[in-house]
Amino acid sequence: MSIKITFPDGSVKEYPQGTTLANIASAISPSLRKKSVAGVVNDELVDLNRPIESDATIRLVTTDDKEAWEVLNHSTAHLLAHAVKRLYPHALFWVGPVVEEGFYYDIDLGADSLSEEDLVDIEKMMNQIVKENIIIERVELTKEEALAQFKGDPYKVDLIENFEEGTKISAYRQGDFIDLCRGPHLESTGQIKAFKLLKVAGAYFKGDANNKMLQRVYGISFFKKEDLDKHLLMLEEAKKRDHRKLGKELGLFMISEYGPGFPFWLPNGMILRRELEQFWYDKHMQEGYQLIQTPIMLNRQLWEVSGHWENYRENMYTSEIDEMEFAIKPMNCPGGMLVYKHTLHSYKDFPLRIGELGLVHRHEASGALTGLFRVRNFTQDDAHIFCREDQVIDEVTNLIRLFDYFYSVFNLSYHIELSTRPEKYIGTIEVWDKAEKALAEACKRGGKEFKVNEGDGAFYGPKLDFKLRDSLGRIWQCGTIQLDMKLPERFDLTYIDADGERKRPVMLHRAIYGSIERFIGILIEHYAGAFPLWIAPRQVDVIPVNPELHSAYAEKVNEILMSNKIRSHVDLRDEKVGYKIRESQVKKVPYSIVLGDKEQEENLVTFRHYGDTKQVTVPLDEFISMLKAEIQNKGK
RNA sequence: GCCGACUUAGCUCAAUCGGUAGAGCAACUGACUUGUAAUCAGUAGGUUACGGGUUCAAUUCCUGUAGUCGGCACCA
Repeated sequence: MSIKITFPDGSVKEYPQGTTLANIASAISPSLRKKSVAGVVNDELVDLNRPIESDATIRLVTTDDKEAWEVLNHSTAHLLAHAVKRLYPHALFWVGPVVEEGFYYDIDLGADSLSEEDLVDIEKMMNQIVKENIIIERVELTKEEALAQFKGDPYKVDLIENFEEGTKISAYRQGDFIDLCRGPHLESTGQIKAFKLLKVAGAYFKGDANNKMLQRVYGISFFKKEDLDKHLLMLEEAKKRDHRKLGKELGLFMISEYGPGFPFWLPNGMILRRELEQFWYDKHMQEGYQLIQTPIMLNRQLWEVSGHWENYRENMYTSEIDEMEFAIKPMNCPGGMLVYKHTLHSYKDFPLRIGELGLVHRHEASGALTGLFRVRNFTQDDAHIFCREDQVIDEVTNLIRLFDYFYSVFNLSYHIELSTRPEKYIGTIEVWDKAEKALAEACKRGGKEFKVNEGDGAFYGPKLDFKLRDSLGRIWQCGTIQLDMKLPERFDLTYIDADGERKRPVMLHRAIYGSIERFIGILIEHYAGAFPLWIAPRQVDVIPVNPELHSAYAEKVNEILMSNKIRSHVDLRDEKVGYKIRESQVKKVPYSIVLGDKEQEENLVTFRHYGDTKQVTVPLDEFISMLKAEIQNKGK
């Protein structure tokens, strides 16, 4: 019997029934066979040695493919488990999936725990198993057989019990180690060549904090040693961009032991902040926003009305004033509600856009705090928009354009997630569906792709989240657009419609930077501390060649620059030019200018741009207009 | 909050087996008078995160607390 195999290019060839991808690859060429790791048979990713019993469309997966990398990492996860089992015979294993950054395995070691040092021994054992070049074979079991095979292992039994009766359960065996797995896998442990265990951490069983904590070992694997080295080097490079490191080196911010999670802004960081705020104010004025500032602290009763006292209490700081309980605001909206209610509103004023750079405080878990990314007080670039229901799509479309504008100024790439109705929600399903559709429609109109994040909406409404990455690849939410179906009701907000009736407005919460702190953290890493001119804390370093001869001219140039609102500093210290240039470069100042006899005589400056060794001499006036233009167009 | 690691001068890091802390940079002083990534010399700088314990002796071992880092959970 022969079967017809269709290849990706559409060609069809006959092979004996029961052939394997390995055979097919060999028949084409030995080098293809060597590069092949797995294959896709009728859209299913399978092992190379899985027999093909009937006509099929196939594609070979080679080491160049993303899927092959995943297979490799999956097999490396098994290798890790195998090694751990040898070193810790009592170890029990939960799951070991492939993730973006490699793989991990969750392990129960009973009373034992792993430290980074232990990873070295585990790696050694893994290399030993690689050397033994053990064949990896697929085993198919019925549910009963699987239960018998893994009897005594509560974790595997837990997994097996979740399979439907009658399904084929696969496991993979390498020597004396066997693990449940969908596969596919490499053909033998010897094919794993370049891997590294990266970190060990605790992780709750099934991701639930009420459960036992397992030990999670992270690692990554590549087909080539050089790819692994490249990856490790990249991780090292990424650490140099870490905003916590750069924040210290560049004098941007600090966090004291006396206030964990409460950042202090240092003079240089303050300049970043003020530039971002000014930019934000200017743009929002243009966009027809009105600005307010609401109090940091308000009476408990307000938080009861808003529902925060009930739903957000454990994250709120409280205090007492004149025997009354007050809470420090964790969000700006309730204050905004009071402002709305302060006057009567007409549909003619809609959409009513009210913005606030509001400082909020939240009691975040101690273990969650991370530099500027996760803090206990931060400034949200908040705005609340009140409108009629029929204005929502237009307004959200408008917001998406505005968000895109802000991010594009910084060349930041982002992705959007639409978070939909969670299990705990208020309102009716119809209204939710309508609201979710409105947000999706606005994305479509704005020409933006989005990912649906099922069930992750706030209890009061669905939202669009704008997510950015830090230098280590971690994803942080910055911008957000949230439809609120609760607060207008709780605060009994109304407006007078065209028919003279009082009606309930729809409210949107939105923040573009999200938190100024987090956004600056992202910017520091994005630019690796070398900020574009318009936000650079110091824009120009003025360096006289000989302090005795050129100080007067240097000071004059510095003053002229400063009077042109350019952040300039003159370095009159008794040091060589090279020393001062180095320092200027280390501090990532955009322009270093050197002034000597020639410049002094003809009113010139010789500048070099950060990261560039080229020297350019121009008249002072020209230099100033060049800088002003660069500041004006924000480096675009 | 949970698991693990870490905390030494302003910064980056040393200190053998438990024997009482050292370097570079920065700072300060002086000399040098400088043309594009570190001039030379000197001075000062420490309750080794904080508390308790073991010991003749603790940066080192044990322990409690705080903070930081990596994850998890949380958050968004």
